[in-house]
Amino acid sequence: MTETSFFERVYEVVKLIPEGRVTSYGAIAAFLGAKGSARMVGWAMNNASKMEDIPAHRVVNRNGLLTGKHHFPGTRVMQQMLEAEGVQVINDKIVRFQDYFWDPSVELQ
DNA sequence: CAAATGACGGCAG
DNA sequence: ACTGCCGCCATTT
Repeated sequence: MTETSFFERVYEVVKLIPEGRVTSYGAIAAFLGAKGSARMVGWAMNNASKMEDIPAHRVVNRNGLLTGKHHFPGTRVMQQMLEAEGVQVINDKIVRFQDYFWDPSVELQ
């Protein structure tokens, strides 16, 4: 299993997401250089789902919607985790998403 | 090599 | 504002 690829790169970025912050698949993809491969980021997260060190709950789509919550053990786990970090979530959507948005290409530079 | 999949993104209606 | 379709890139079958 040579998963040593783009996924590993995604893990690094996701693990660097500060607590109480969120980012989008496209932002991560763009930071990795694969701008447009947002789907790949999601795929990476699918693999990362079995990783404990990957706060996938901090990664949402560009709408700030918890699209990936369906992949969690419980559909409410993701929301509870975010709320526990100070991110308010209503109707599976992050409140003030853009305010919590953490852009790796900007924060990490 | 070709087709299908995927936790997306952008644009058109 | 909401819904639907196409496009992108990488991985899998």
